[in-house]
Parts: sequence; C-alpha cells; structure tokens
Amino acid sequence: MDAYVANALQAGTIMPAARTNQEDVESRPLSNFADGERIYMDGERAGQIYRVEYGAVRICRILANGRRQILAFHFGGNWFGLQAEDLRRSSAEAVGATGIKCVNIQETPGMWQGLLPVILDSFSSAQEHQLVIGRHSAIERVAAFLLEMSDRSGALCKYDLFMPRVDIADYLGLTIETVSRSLTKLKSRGVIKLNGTRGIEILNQEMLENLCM
Amino acid sequence: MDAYVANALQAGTIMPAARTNQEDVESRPLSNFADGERIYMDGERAGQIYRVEYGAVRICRILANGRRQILAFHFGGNWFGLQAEDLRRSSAEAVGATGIKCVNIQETPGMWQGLLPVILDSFSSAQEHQLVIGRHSAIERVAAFLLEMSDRSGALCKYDLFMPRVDIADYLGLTIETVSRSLTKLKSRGVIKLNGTRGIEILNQEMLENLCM
DNA sequence: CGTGCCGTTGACAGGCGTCAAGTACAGTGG
DNA sequence: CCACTGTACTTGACGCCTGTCAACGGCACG
Repeated sequence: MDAYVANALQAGTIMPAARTNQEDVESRPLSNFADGERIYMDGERAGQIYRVEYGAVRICRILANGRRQILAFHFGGNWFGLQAEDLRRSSAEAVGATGIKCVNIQETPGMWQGLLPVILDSFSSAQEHQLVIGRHSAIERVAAFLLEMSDRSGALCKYDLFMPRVDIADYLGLTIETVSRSLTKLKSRGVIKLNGTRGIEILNQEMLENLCM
Repeated sequence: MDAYVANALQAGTIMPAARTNQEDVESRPLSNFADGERIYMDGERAGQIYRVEYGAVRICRILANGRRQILAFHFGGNWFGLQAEDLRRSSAEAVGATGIKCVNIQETPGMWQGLLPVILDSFSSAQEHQLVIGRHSAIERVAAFLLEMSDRSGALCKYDLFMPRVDIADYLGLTIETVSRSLTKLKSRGVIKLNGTRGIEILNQEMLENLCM
C-alpha cells in the first residue's frame, strides 16, 4: 500500500469502510479461462471490475489495420477493468490458464474509494510504459521488460515468462524478430540466460538496469 | 462527465458531497508561471494537486542520458499532479504563461472521491497515448497529435499550438526534424495548413482520421 | 542591422521492420 | 518408441524509416 494514500487513510479522507467491502471479493465465484479466452471485449458495456487469482491477463487494443498494442499485463492479485467510460475501449484476454474473480461495481457501494489506489497504480504503470516505448531502443525495451517481469515475480532473478514472444513484442511496440534478436544479444553478452523458450535467468542485474537508465 | 461515473453518482456510490468540496478551489489564490517554469519537480515530495486556469502544462521525465519524454499536456480546466507515490516521479512545467490553482490534498477531506473521474481520465489518456507511440509511424503520430489538440481546443479545425516543436517531438517519441518533416508532408498533401509556426488549420479532417486508424 | 532562437530542409547512416528460411519442441497417431 | 505435424522461436538478408549531423531561413528582440 502506498504511503501517500495510506496517509490519506489515516487522515480520514478515505473511509476505512471502503476497504471492508473489498473483502467480499474473496467469497465470489472463481471463473476459469483458457489460454487466449476473452474476459471482455472492445465495444462491450463496462460494468464490472476484475481481479486475477492465478495466471495472467493482457489488455489489448487492435487497430483497423491489424496492428495490436498490449497496454498492460496483470498477474495474480492485480485488479483490472476499471474505467470511466461506458464502453470498453480495449479487450482483456487470458494468457495461459487463468482464474478471475469479478465484481459488479454498481452493486457494491463503497468500492470506489477502495479502488483509488488501484487506478493510481495502473496510471503509474502506464506512464512508466510510455517512457519505455517512447524513448528506448529495442534492446533497452527488452531489458526493461525483463526487469519488470522479474519485479512482478517477486524480484526473483530466475523466473518464467507467462507470455509468448508476440505478446512481448506487442507490449513493447516491436516485432517478434526484434524481441528475439534482443534476447539473443543479451544472452551473448552474458547478461541473461534463457532456459527453454519461457525461462529467464538474470545473470547481471546491474547491466540490465544500466540499459534502462 | 462520463456516464459510467455519473451512474455511480446516481446510485449513490459516490457521495455528492465530494463535489461541493471541489468548488472550494475557486476561492484559492492563482499562481502565475512564466514559460518553462517548474510547478513541481522529479524527486520532490508530493502533497498537492493542481488545476490549470489558463495556459498549459507539460508533465515530463528526463532520463540519465538526457532523453526526455513528455507524458501529458494539461490545458485550462485540467487537473494534474495526483499520484499514489510519496515522491514525484516526473516534473510539471509551464508551457507559455500559465496560471495554476493548487489544493493540499491531505487538508481537503472528500476531495479524493471527486478526483476519481480525474484520475480515470488521465489513465485513459495515457493508454491512448501508449497506442500512438507504440504502434504508429511518425506521420500517424503527428496526425493523431493534431487531432488531439483540435479536440482539446473545442473541436476547432483552426487553432494554435501552445508548445514548440521540441515538446511535440518529446511527446510523440520523435525528433523535431521528423515532426517538422511530417507536418510538411501533411501540408503538401493538402491535409493541413500551417499559419506561422504555431497555427494549425485542418483542411481535411477525414484524411487525418484515416491516418490514425 | 546584428544576434540568437526556432523551425525547415538536405545528406547520410543505422536500427528496426519485412520477408523468408531454418530450428526446436510439444502433441498426435502409428 | 518413433515419425509426422503444427506452432513458436531463431536467424539471415535486405530495404525503408527515422535519427543524426549540418546548413539554411525566418522572426523576435535588442
């Protein structure tokens, strides 16, 4: 929990009551999704928010000419699907076998306030990502990605990626070939080790971090 | 006001009381900033949020190697500066002569709930921008930028840009030369007309929109 | 009228996308 | 257990887009 919002909580500007409602989520039924299955789709009416229980979710938008941009990945414990607009402007899809719980936001009073930290966090991630895709070269983007995934796997230096190369590419605004070449380059420089196609081992964290500046 | 949040308001999940507090802002003193002056800076302690009264503000991050990314522009009426973290991770600077009102968020109970639509809006803009810088060519980015600025100038087809080329470039993840060449290309295709260095006139909105897909 | 800043235009090189071929691996069926 | 097949990934060749460097033009200001 972020200090800034925590302070507001202490100061009483966010009612602690808001938190208790979030615990209702635990009792909700778990929905299971197969790899690639849609949780919601661009154009649909928005009314629910979701929490990943296991597996992963990608949020993506597809342009008329077929180009795809993955806006975010969400892993266990992450909330997603909160938005101001009436209609979905992106799709959410399972990455591998995934479990989700969902909440109808209209029927859950007090939910809003508790979700402020959630949306602030999403916003912060989106800004971070803007920086990566706006001002980084291919190898720097891949380096940033590997560090992000490491962090979100509990700061492990050895972990498995949930997603195929094409998802990494569409997240980073690159092609799969460029992602592949960048990984190979990092491997041959001794920065990382690849275990099979999804396994990542960070051998030199400092070099990776230097690439992200 | 977005329908989604408006519904929540009607349903009583957001207390109408939250709105009234926002009107306190009107009585706050107006701070004036000259072109380029900092409103807050990367690394500073965050505790206030801001509203642009006139002029414009850019939110930017600078990397160690000097590369800069502008994350967002804010114009009259826009709020900015809301974040979860304790410390600023970006800087806010005036673009041209600018007037700002600010609110200390800790001292203004009820402010949080009223700001949820604000942060949702910022989030939505950030995602939109991710798409533009992730999956669009130079000319498509410039086209999207011109349409965005048009919309935010009240959907006028003839308007003035607040910012110099370098700000456009750093917003779009391009160089000033590429921005300049893209504008020239749009001009020579008869899509836009340039009035002096800041004046924009959209001659063929449809062609611009097609470029953004 | 000189000076400095901002923007435009041109030449050139390099990074990344595109197209294509080759490799690894999991799943299926014999 | 092994061949077959399809998918995902890697690697290579090539061309284009955009970054870099440089010169030039326009405009505001002193």
